[in-house]
Amino acid sequence: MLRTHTCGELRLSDVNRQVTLAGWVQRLRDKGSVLWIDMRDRYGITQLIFEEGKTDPALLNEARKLGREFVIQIEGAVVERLSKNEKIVTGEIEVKVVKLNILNPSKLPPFSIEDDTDGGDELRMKYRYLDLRRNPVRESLQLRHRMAQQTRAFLDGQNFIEVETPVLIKSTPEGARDFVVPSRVHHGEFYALPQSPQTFKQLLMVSGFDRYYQIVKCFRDEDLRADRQPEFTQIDCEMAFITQEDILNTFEGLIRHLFKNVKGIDMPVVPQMNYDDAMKLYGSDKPDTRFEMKFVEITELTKGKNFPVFESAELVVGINATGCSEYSRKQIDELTEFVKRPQIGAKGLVYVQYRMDGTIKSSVDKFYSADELKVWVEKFQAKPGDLILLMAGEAQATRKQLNELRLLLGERLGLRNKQTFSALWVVDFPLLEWSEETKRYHAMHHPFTSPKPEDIALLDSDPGKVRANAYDMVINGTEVGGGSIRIHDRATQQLMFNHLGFTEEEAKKQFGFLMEAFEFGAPPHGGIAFGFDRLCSLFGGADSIRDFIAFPKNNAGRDVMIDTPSTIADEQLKELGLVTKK
RNA sequence: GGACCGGUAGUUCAGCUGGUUAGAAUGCCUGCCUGUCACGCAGGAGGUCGCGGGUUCGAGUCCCGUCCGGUCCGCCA
Repeated sequence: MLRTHTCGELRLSDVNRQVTLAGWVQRLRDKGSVLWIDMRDRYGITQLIFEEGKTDPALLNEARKLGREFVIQIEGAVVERLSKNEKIVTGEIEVKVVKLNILNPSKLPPFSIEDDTDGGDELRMKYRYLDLRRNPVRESLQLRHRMAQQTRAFLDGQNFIEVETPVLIKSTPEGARDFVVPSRVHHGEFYALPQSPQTFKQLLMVSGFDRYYQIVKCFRDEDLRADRQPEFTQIDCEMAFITQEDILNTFEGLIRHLFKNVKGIDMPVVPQMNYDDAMKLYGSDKPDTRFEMKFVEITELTKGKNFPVFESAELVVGINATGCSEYSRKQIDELTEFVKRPQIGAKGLVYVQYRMDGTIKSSVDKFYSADELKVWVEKFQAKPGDLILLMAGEAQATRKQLNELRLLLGERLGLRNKQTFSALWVVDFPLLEWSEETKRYHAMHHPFTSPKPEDIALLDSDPGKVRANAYDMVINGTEVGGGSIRIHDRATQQLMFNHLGFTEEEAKKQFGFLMEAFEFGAPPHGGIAFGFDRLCSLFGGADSIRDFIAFPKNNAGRDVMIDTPSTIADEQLKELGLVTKK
């Protein structure tokens, strides 16, 4: 071993001990007669001391030549410090060095390796191996490690078995775009990387594995976001012989276990809300329930008063920004600008100020009397000091827009604390979703999701109204997991494919193996998958998942460190049959 | 596919309505300093203002294009 102790280990009780340490030079403080060096490793920082008159002059001279991030090994004695540093755990001692060995010198790093680095994102990503030396990033990965360990401990305790499923699989047309891998042996044929192990875990249920999980990489060739990477990790789970309530209970258990054992938080029982209510009350299928500010609809109250915007609106809906009645004209204009941005696309914003003195002022005073406005305000259960913000238009779009405003106000009012956690099950999702682009229904979750039996009759008459046995877990407005009770019989699965516009032949070609498996005694089953990166970033209180991934891609799907994607040699292209000529 | 923001010293940034020699902080180098710990003090080096074109007497600054980075919309069963 190149060391007897780590840099985070030595205490006052170790004084007089002869030690050998190894690590990186964090910083030199040369006081002339005394030279201190902070030596760092993953476990902490230990201060080294070299003194004029006490340290061998040649050694002192050598120590003075060290630079930041040099890798060194030292031998010396642990001594008590004359002036102690309470800020670090090793702050009561230092090591009086008698031998210094430079294991490897270092170029000057392009940014400072400190908690609060001066490096920008691009530079940090290019030199990610240096970035990972920094405490915050290292701690994020350590958090991820604990999350994975606790997940395995919990699921193992519940009799789940971790099974690996293949990474080279078959491309399918539904859903996200696949990453595709050309076959060298079979020119013109391709593997696809899995968007999820969905069909494999269902087949494992047919095999009788009963309770499966896997912490697994998934791949989607879609555009990225701060919380979306082309390769990401899921906690993928499936159970047989269960009801939806069993699944919700089991995985609520997992989430509560993680909060308890990773964060020390006792998470209360997770409430359930159906999709329709979530949309009506929050305008979102992933509401942030850390704060109220629920939607109130006042469409009927606004009719017949010749205010054209409300008169023509399918829905007039608003929120009560409590305590905001004294917002200035400028502040309200700013909110209006926010909802009018092209990304949100609202036409405007109506405000009703219920002032501290009990008077009511609004942007629609011309159309509605004080008494009428009073009725609105009461419907919102507003008190003097509150501000009602109203939006109007086509129902679905308006709810979506108001959701954005609600989240912004929640942020502004400090109601979205990152260390507060509020979880919610959203249940009873629609089975199908109409796509204007393709002019057909698509599976909202995926085509293996079972419809609610009582809604199957609607499949022909009103497909959009069919509810699915599908559920999402939402924490603080982030969808952290989702799943469903699956179809487990061939006839229903075929029916689904029919409704999704597959011909019988196509369905057989794409998913024939699954439908055939359903004919060999497939048990009723269902499951869920959690976005592991998101869950980690949520636990870590970060907006981006990138620091919870050791080597992430940038927002264009590029790894700027290894510089990929990149071209490959003509020779390789030829071998893969990707060059038709030349 | 689209919208917005950014690219100036090793790094993070400032640089107004175009106008002499492009600044600050930090890092780096040199010297000084007997208890530092974001040590301190003095001095010094360090720039093709992303790239290409245009407007102008004159462009870091204005215009067009392009590349790179970031955020979002679409997309993400």
